[in-house]
Amino acid sequence: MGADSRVSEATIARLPQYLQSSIDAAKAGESTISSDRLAELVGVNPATLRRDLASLEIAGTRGVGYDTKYLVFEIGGALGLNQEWPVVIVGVGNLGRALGNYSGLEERGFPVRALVDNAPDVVGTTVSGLVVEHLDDIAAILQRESVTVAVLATPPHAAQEVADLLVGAGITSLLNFTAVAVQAAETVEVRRVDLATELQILSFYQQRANSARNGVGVPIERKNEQT
Amino acid sequence: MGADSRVSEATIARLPQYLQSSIDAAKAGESTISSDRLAELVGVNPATLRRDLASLEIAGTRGVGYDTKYLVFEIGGALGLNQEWPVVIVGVGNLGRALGNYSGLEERGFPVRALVDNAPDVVGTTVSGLVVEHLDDIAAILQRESVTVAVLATPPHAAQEVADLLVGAGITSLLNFTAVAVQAAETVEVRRVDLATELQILSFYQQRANSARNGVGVPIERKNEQT
DNA sequence: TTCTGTGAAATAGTTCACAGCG
DNA sequence: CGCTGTGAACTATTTCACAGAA
Repeated sequence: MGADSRVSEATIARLPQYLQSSIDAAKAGESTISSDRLAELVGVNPATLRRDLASLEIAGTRGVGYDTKYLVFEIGGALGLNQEWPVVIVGVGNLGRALGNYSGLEERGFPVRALVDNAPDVVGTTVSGLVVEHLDDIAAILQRESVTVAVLATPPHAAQEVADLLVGAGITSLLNFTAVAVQAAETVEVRRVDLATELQILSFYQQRANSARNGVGVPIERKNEQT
Repeated sequence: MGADSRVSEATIARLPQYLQSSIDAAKAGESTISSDRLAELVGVNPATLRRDLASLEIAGTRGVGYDTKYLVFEIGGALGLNQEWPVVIVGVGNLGRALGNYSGLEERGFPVRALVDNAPDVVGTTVSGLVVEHLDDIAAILQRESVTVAVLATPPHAAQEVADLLVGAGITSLLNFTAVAVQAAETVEVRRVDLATELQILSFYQQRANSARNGVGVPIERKNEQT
């Protein structure tokens, strides 16, 4: 019953997009959607989509497609979205503050229940309705708020140390917003998201496109204006 | 000369991390670093790292390792970081505001040169030192500020429409922070980053780990307390 | 007849293991 | 002697193409 652990990582990474597009389709009144259509919305190959859904044991109807509400229910369930996942934001600098003020988290099932820092001039201040607490109290805070998910937004040099602390205090999922990778025990799930990383990747591609346009390292393409 | 286009996508996605750890090592005074050490810092297999660098034609010294400064120079160059990439933030809601206030962008070579929205009550206000301009003027703004990179932070329902507008106005790289995928011409590089997506993936893994702990769908593990 | 579900082929990416350079 | 660079084996993922269900 339910998703078995043969769901590939690549598949998992696509599920949130399938979910979002299924929600959109359901809201738009489409009761059913074909793999071709949904794949187009998400930007993947239809065969990939069908295989992904099959790996979650989500079945469609031949000749018809997938039931949108069923998709929302099943994908949401696979992602664990039938429960809330309260989070703590650790590091209330520029970035932590921005994340604390971002209402999108709460709206999508990840309410921010506490803000934590260790700088005396920050602890005790109020940010988006929450009083910033001290990192030293983290274990009690996690207990009190039933939080197992942390968003790490410290300065990079403190990231590993704070991550160790969080794991010791009972965090089992860590979303790392710092510029550096952090290590943690196998039992802790860690993902890293970094704005600058994404932009750097974009600039790589942009630069490559520019070189290609100038013909650097690319076979010269002859204009073939006759037939 | 320089990076040829045989650099794989997986490699490209790792470059920013190699860069960051190389910078850290160089700052820490290490003039040279082995693939084993650097790979450990980043959390990849050493062979993967060596292959990645080789694909960029970045050479190490046998018996010694890689020169850290050379790494920083070459990886930075491959990523196009010898130039600044000014960006425009489109959509000054909760998220756009947060991004505008986040100083990490400027620090890492992506200065925010303009904020753009189309809501009358937002246009004309000042956010982190910039006056929010109207989306209708986007083409002129891009020209004026030499911007080719846009950060898309609109409400999801407007994302595709605004993306089309941006591309029409000359944007060639698009970092999509909305919950939905957007389509664009092949000449435009698009990446999507979504906080909730990342958290949903974490909750998938967390849920899977919880089921495993309860023995659902997993072979029962006997405690073997004798030797 | 349309659209799913999936073998089988193709492609991409990772890792081992070791020759050989400095 | 240590560490890079890389063939070769392996694993993961995508995509084609089509049988067959509704």
